[in-house]
Amino acid sequence: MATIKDVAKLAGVALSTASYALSGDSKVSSKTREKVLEAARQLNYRKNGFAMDLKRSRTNTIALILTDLSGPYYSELIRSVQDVALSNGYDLIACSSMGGKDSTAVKFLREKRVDGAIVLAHNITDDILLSSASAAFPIVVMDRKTTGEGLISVVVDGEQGGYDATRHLIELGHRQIAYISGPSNSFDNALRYQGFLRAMREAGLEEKAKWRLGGSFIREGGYKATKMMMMQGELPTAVFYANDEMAVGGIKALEEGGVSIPDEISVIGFDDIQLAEYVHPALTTIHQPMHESGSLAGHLLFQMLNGEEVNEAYKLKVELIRRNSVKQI
Amino acid sequence: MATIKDVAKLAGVALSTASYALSGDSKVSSKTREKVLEAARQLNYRKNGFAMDLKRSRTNTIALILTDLSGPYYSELIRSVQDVALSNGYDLIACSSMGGKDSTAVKFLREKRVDGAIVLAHNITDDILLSSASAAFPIVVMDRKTTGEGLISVVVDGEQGGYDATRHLIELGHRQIAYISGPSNSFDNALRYQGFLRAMREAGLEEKAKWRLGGSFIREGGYKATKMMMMQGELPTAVFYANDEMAVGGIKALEEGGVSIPDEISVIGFDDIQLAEYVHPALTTIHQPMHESGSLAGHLLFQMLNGEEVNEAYKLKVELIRRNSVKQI
DNA sequence: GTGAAAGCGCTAACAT
DNA sequence: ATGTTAGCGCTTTCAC
Repeated sequence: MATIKDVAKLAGVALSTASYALSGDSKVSSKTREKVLEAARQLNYRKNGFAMDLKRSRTNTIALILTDLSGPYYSELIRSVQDVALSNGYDLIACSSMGGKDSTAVKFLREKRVDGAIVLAHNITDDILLSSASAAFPIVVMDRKTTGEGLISVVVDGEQGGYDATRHLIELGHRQIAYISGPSNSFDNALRYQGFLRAMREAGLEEKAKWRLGGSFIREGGYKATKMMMMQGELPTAVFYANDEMAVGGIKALEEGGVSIPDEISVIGFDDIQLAEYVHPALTTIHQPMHESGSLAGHLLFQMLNGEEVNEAYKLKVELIRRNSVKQI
Repeated sequence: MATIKDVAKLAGVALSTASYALSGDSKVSSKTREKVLEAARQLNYRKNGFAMDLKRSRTNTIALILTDLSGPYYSELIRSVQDVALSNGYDLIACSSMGGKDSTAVKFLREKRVDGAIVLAHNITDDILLSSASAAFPIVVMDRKTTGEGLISVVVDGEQGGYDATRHLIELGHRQIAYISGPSNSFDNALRYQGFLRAMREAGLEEKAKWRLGGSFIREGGYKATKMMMMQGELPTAVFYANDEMAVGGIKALEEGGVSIPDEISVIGFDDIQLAEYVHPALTTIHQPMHESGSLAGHLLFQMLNGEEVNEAYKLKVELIRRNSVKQI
């Protein structure tokens, strides 16, 4: 691999001149520049990114950290983060936190391989976040409200969403409502569940233990939990899935069991993923403002990168989206 | 930010000793090691990743290059690449080729910020691929059959897929078949179209110009193309969407226009994305072996990274998936 | 077992 | 306008 040294030698100029020419500095004469560029071309010279980053001690890159690169993607969120990065002239890479402490994500965070990060990965501990973030290395976390030096949070009001979803069912006459839960260590799930409980309590309703089942936030989990619920004999009149992925799995289980939605049972989800609109029946759910939150997170990160002062926590509102999976009783 | 120098000083040892201790080299005495580790802890020392990469001149990271980080995701493919990377002890990052020559993807490729890459992005030119790849920097390209030094391809047999899809329609009695096309510069689209034409020709059928519309491989494009097709008055009995995303858009347009699928019109897609199973009616389509191709691409990349000899081009078979959007005429 | 020193490829301050 | 040079933070050879 040819280095800038080789280019300089071939062009017959000093190392620094070659560097200036290559980066388009105006103080180098156009004749010299041409010579250097030509030499670079001949040698198929490619600058070494690390050497530059090391010297500059910044990368011009931010990272988006996700639990799993293979989705389910909050594609709207990713898109808005991408747009913000692009418009700030920064590069964006995505990396996964699979593997926890040994994951790519943690490596990039700890070894400062980027200038800052947006984190949407519950398996990155607060500990790592707190010890990695600093004024010089800002982090925006989107799935919890942890804050600290260089660490701020942008979250969506999950408690209110859980409340709204449940309230919607109750207003339509439902009294027997199941809650299919996400992982017990999930902050998001906890909030949604709290909202669910608040609405239930307020309506003088009681949660039934047999109707609270775990689905781990994945489609297969929703499917299995629903199957299990159906095996128990008595069915609730409505079920609140703590996210849409599980609701999609649940719909499939219900369909297989010959339980018609929404005639025999109402189903509500949470997230408003793309698929929600396409399943049958179209899923009533709580919309998370993905675009807004991604965009906000991105902007905040750049403000921090620019040394501007920002608040330490932001909370965005959710919205009930009525489709066809919920019916008046 | 504390450097290894600071750690060494605080621990009262030489730079090199600190380095050895930190990387767990066995030749350093456990007493010294403890001293160094303790100093590192006190200073909240984090190694600088670039300095290490620069010195080592390898990153232990591979990149997956996608057109758009925000999907539509070939999530199965990503997952299998991720698995292979993980099992080889490598890190994986994803980056987007949006922005073409100025994209993050090109920067990572040219500046060798990773050890190798898997590319699934038609807007990365052959030129860039060829000039970036080398024995020391292997690339596997998955959306065309370009090959060269350090550059091999893993593709799916799109021509055969186009043929199979069309043949399926013809066998069920269809004679009037529309083709909703992807971007004209897409290699994938070209292959599928060739397969379509081969089946048509073989059956003595003629393609009608008015029934070949562009949809750019996106949902919205499929929707618009279908609307346009419907405005033309006469409808074909079947339509072949060059990918599932467009088919999903098309189904929506058809539904809105009150055209029933598959009774009045049959619809077939290509890709077998996750959504295909969930739209209504469930989409008959051509399955791409995402898992296999991702896994193969990953394994090949690591073989190249290990200096092993590999073939330069691999072609995988597709499979027709019959669901409910196609009907005998 | 530990330390001194070279150097990875680059940028930028400084000198000419 | 061009050249000289000092590092960026790390790994690793070589001497002790």
